[in-house]
Amino acid sequence: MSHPKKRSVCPVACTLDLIGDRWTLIVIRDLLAGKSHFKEFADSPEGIATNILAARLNRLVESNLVERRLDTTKASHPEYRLTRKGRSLKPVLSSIANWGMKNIKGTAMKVKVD
Amino acid sequence: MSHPKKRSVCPVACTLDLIGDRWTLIVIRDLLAGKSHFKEFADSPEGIATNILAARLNRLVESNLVERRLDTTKASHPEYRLTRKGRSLKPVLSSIANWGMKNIKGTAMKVKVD
DNA sequence: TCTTTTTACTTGCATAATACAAGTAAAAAG
DNA sequence: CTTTTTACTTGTATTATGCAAGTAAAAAGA
Repeated sequence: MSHPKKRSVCPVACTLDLIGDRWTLIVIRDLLAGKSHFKEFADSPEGIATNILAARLNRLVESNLVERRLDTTKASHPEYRLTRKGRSLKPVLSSIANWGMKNIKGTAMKVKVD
Repeated sequence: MSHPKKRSVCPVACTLDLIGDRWTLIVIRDLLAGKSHFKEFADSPEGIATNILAARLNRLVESNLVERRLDTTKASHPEYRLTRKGRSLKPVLSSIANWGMKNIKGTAMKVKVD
């Protein structure tokens, strides 16, 4: 089963059960920005711990928002890519980024997500 | 200081430092839906624990997304209301709700937020 | 070929966040 | 008065996160 614990039938609550934590949307932001390897995510300025990163990537793959590709020319360097479902989170990321830029001083976007 | 720990200057990360957890956006959803009292939030189907709810409301007031009104006719029954800044999170909630309705089966919206 | 570096993790442990149950104080209702 | 309701707080168990270190395999360099 993909989503074992559902707090309610509310779409907000259900979505937060998937992405409502401190790190998942940071990883998705990086994926939208074109990053695809473990180290790239780990090197982001927020400094996610590697055990947390591994756990988040596994969860994202399990929930079908991300696919892990092992069939690269370089073996053992899996590539992580957003699925179509994962890419459809772009409006969520955009609205969050826009809110942050307007409401939190000192914020700046380094990469254009769109 | 209102926001002590900032992981980076990224607007996504900074916004998640404020609202990126399991419960904050659920409370904001309820506020957008017109709820204003502690018990109303506690009675939502997700079943937030009362200590967590109290902590979230305090944080939201501290970060100026919500105001606590004690000057009601009924004393000791504070009313919680979104500030203008808090209401400006509506597009974030909408995009999350829309994503959930399209991508998670079994979800349903009970109240129209708009 | 052998050694070093890089990548992608895992493991162990301390700390922080959350969940659950219960209790409390003040106001309102009966 | 007594009971109920509301808005919390407190204590403790469980879970999540953070931090440092270690590991295995591949790639790069001497």
